[in-house]
Amino acid sequence: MSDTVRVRFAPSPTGHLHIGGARTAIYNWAFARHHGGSFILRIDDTDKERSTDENTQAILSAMRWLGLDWDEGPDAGGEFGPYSQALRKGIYDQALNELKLAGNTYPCFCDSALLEAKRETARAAKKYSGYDRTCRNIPAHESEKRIAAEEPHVWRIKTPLDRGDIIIDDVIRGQVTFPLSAMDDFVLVRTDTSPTYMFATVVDDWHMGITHIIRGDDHLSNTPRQVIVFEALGAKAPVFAHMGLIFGPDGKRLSKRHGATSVESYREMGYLPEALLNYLALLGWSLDEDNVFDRDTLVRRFELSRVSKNPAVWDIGKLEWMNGVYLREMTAEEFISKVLPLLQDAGLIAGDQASHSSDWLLELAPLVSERIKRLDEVVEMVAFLFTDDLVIDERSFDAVLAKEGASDALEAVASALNEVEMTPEAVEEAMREVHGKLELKPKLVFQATRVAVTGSTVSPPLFESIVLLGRERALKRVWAAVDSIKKRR
RNA sequence: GCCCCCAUCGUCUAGUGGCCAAGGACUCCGCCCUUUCAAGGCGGCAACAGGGAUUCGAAUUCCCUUGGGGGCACCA
Repeated sequence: MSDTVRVRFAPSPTGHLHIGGARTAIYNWAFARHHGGSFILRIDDTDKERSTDENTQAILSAMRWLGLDWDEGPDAGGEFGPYSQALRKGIYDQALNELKLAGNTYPCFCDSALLEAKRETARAAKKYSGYDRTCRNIPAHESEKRIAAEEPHVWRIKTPLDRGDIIIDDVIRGQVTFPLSAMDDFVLVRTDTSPTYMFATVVDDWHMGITHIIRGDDHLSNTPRQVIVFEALGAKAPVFAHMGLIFGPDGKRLSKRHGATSVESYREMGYLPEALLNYLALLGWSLDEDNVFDRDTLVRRFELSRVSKNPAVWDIGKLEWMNGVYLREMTAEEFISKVLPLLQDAGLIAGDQASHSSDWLLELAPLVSERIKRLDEVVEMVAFLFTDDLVIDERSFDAVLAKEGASDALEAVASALNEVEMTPEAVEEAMREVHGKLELKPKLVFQATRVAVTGSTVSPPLFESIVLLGRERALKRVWAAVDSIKKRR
């Protein structure tokens, strides 16, 4: 391979980073890293109305959060900058001039209303609705005069009429042929002298030396137009690779009405960047052996030839599972560092700081990390450890504490806890003795204690929870439960 | 309407003419483990859209149909 790989991701800052865009970015990034090439980030902000700097910043931070890095970009710089289309006007003007000199473009004076009317007529007649090339036949001296007279005009591509069909060798799709007859002389530069997307991206990809364009299927139909522009500029078109889009469960393009679509919202929901990256990578690409792989493996093994053509349906259930896998793999330290801010936000950890030493938190970590799918579930799961007035869940009360013998069991547990050493093993031993002595079912003893201490039949492991809670608070809760059982009677 | 793409379990996919009475993962359902919930282990349900053609042989090649998607702008 003579050329070094150069790929780009060109998001439009009209919103946050979309899940689909993120996947495109990941594939481009992985491809670049795999081949030791460059990954370029370019901001496609030609839509001045809807583009904002806040969005640009949000996209950059979402990408960083996912662990993607780029070699050239608006913040990183690079020799082919600027990396924001809004700042590249001069380059587009220059490119248009070159096209004029080469005779590959011509001014068109047709106004929008007229074009719209023509389109409708053509469609009604079931004919091709592209531009009919009226202005292509205006002699040069005449159009020069009209331009000099400041008559509004756009610049259109002069599609070579003798070119033959446009064949694209798509890495993912194979050979795709577009009949030249379906190509019209589309607009390159608008009346206000701004470039259209079709023109700006091609000029940029050309100037930036992009070697491979990896993007969504939705651009496949635009590709022949872009090839025409590359050729008109005298440039070699890059290699194209079009992957299937991401759909919602109803088979329609994934959008807001299917639920959260931005990377940011998944971060907020408690998904880990590694999990999201892994899951996204799997949506259209796969490894024979594994579903779970790290960043390095993705880079090492990524190949365009293994990217699938068909669209993929967004499956939040699988993402959840994957997130759980990564959650369980974390060390206690990592886990706590992710979870601490959440506990603080929920107001759980501010008050009683002293008893919540980092050792204490580290012991807590493995107990909960194994039981959750999303980080934000932590709060509910550990809340019982932080409150001073525990509320016992009604259904749990009815299911366990209302049973015959519950109160006796709790009293015996209380006296056992009074003496025992505060380690999970010792607590367990003491409690097993309780059910032996009282001839109660172990399940009743354990569950009654669980409900008394944690407020629910569902909780982290019992003995560890008691130890984390501390003797004093545990006892208080057991007695409180005994009281409330008596009150119910 | 015109042009283009896609089509294997509910979902993500493996499969590139015989190794496939189609493999893995998620989900779902059993069982085991077990003081709860998880996790884990074991097992199960479940697919080549339909029709032609090529071939000794087709999930794999070709054609048609059907279904889905995308594009056809002075949006990106």
